[in-house]
Order: sequence, then C-alpha cells, then structure tokens
Amino acid sequence: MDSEHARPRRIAHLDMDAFYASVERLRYPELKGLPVVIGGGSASQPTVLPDGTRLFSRLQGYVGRGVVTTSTYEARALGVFSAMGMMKAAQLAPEAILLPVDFKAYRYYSRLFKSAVASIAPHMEDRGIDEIYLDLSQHPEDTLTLARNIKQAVFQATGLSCSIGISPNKLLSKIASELDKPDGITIIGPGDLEARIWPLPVGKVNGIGPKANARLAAAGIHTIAELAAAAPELLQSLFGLSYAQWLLNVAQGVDHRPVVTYSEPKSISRETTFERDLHVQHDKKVLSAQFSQLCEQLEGDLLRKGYVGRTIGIKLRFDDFRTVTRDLTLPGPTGSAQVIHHAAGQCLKRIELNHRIRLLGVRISGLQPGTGPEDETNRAPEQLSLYD
DNA sequence: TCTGGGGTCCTAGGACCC
DNA sequence: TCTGGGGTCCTAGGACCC
Repeated sequence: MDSEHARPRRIAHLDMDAFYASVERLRYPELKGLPVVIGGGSASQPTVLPDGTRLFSRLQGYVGRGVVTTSTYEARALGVFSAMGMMKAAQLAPEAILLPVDFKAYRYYSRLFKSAVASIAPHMEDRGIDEIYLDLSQHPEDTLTLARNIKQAVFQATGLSCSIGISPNKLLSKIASELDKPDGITIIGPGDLEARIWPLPVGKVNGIGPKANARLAAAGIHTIAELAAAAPELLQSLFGLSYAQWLLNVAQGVDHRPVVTYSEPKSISRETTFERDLHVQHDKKVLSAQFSQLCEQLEGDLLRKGYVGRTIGIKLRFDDFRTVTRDLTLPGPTGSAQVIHHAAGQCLKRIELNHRIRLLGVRISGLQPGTGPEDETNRAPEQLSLYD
C-alpha cells in the first residue's frame, strides 16, 4: 500500500433526516408540521373515518414499557427524543401524535435510497437502515456537485431529504453530516478542524457514549478542543492505553478506517421485554412459551438468512434491570429451534433465578453459511445426543 | 414516569496446547 | 519437578451504535 504518501481520501456520511418520521409523513401528509412520536409497543395505526379523514392516537394516556424510536423535529422541540420512555414523552408532549413503528415500510424506503445512491457512488458501507458511508475518492467531480447529485437522486427515488457530511475520513464526515441537518451538505477540510470540530462537545464523536462522556466531564473535558489539550497521561489513567490513544487521534481528526462494502453477520438474536415482570415459578407457563417462541423465531431468521451457528446464548434482565448472559458452544453448528432451545435451556440452568424477569433473549453466534432447510446440520436428534 | 430490540467490538480470565 | 511464554478458544460483562 502507498500509505506513506497517500492522497487524502474523500469520505461521505449520508444520514436520512428523521427517517422513520419522514416515511410516515409520506403516507400521512396531514402530519406535516406536527409533533409526531414513533415507537411504543401498544401504539395503534390511525382509524379512517367514513369521509376519509384519519384519526390519529395521541401520546396522552400512554401506558406501557415502550420507548421513543424517533420523533419529528417538532416533537424534539418539546423535549421528546429517541430512547426516551414513552410514559415520560407523554408527560412532555401529551398532544403529540403517536404512531407505531413499521419496519417493513422503513426497510422498503431504505432499499430505495441506498440503490439510488449506489447508482452514483457504489463504494458504500451500510450503517443500518438510515445511514451509509461512501468512499468518493475515485470520483472526478468536485465534492459539492457530487453531494448535490446524490441528494437529488435520493429525493427523486424516495421523496425524502438527507444530510451529507464530506471530509477525509469517516470520523469527521459522521460529525459533519449532523452540522447542517436537515437537508444539509457540510464539507470539512483538513484546515477546518480547529474552527468547526474543536468547539463541539466530545459526545458528538461516534464512539464516545454516556459513560466516557461522564468521565471526561468529571475531568473537566467537555469540548473536543479540551480533549486535544488534555494530558495523555490523564487520559490513559482514565481509560487505559488504547482508548486514550484513540481519543487523542479523534481530537486531531485522525481516522484511517476504510469504507467497508461487505461484512458477514457475527450473531443473530431475538429478545423480548415482557409487559410485566414475570415470576419464575408463578409465570412458568408464559415464560416457557416465550422461550420456545424466541428459539423458533431464531430458527426462522437463520433459515431466511442462510446461516447456522455454533454458540447459543441467553440474556436475562431482572426487575432491578441487572442483565446477565450465559452461552454454550456446541461441537457443531445448528439452525434448529430444538437444538437451540436445548442449549439455551442448559444456559438458563446456570443462572440463579431469585428475581422477577423483565427480559428474555436468545442469541446465536459463531455463524457460518448454512445450506438451507435440507442441510443435516439443521436437524436436531444427532446433535441433541451429543449433549444428553 | 424508569429505561426496546438488534447488533458490533473490546477486555479479561481461565483452559488447553505446544 | 520447576520455570516460562505464546496462541487460541470459550465465557461473561460492558460500552456503544442505529
């Protein structure tokens, strides 16, 4: 590789604006300008009156354990943000309209916008349903023209707007795409670091979450500029060598990660939070039915995606929100709900169950390509005998 | 008024092998 | 019998992201 004198790359981060909410507004144009919150298990679709007008549920009176998946900019102005409990959101914005999540619809629009972008810039990394990175280094056009063309293509394909950040790397582009949201284009050059990046709070960096943020704040480090000025020994004492090194690179806007166009999945999981915390003995029936269902869903996922896996794991969350996991690696891969159920059952036996259970999850990792339902690795009995 | 579901990556200790 | 070091796999937990 010519890393010594490599030309600076041109990396874009594209982020759809309030994606789920915007998709809903395509369906329900009358929601334009209103605070809308999407999420919550028990949310219901609007009812249609005889004259065709739609009647939407309001947040007021919401009961349940749902969280806000996303909200429109109008709802955010009322203090309602992603990951907030719906009960709390209902207190803040009782009049806001409540819609259930419709992943099918969002996935459909996700495919639409990604293929529109790919028709212009195929060197693309998927970062979930509403985000991508692009490596534009090989494109001849100037950066602004390219960004405008991409936004135009997204809008023509979906009717939706997005924001794009472009810089020499993923770290800066991710930050940049947020700077002029919604419907923005932000270009950050090497000379823009001090003026545009350093004033920002450290929490804007992808990879500095609530915990690291709090520790930095406790050390008096709030902005990226303060991070850049921090003593390396201090950072190392707070976070250890490798994270401290990474933080220092971040503060200098250094990030060499490539745009990765394809990666194999590492694990597949299913989990569910119960409407009420379940008692191990008293609710045994419900609990074991849910357990079986998760295993069957996992089997379905594996089959659909064409994988089998060797390591089965479970996850429990107790009423005090404590989370424990156990896993077990089998001698060979499986895709069978029965085998998964049996292995997960062994895992369950290793957990002391003296609290009510809030969440139950089943996971499979150590994935490898499976050859479909006829594959013998998907059949149970021989596998089971190895463990009985 | 407590906190969803689906993922990835990292750390760290112990087992086990050479 | 002791000492020792590297490498890989397995397991548990935690931080973080969308």
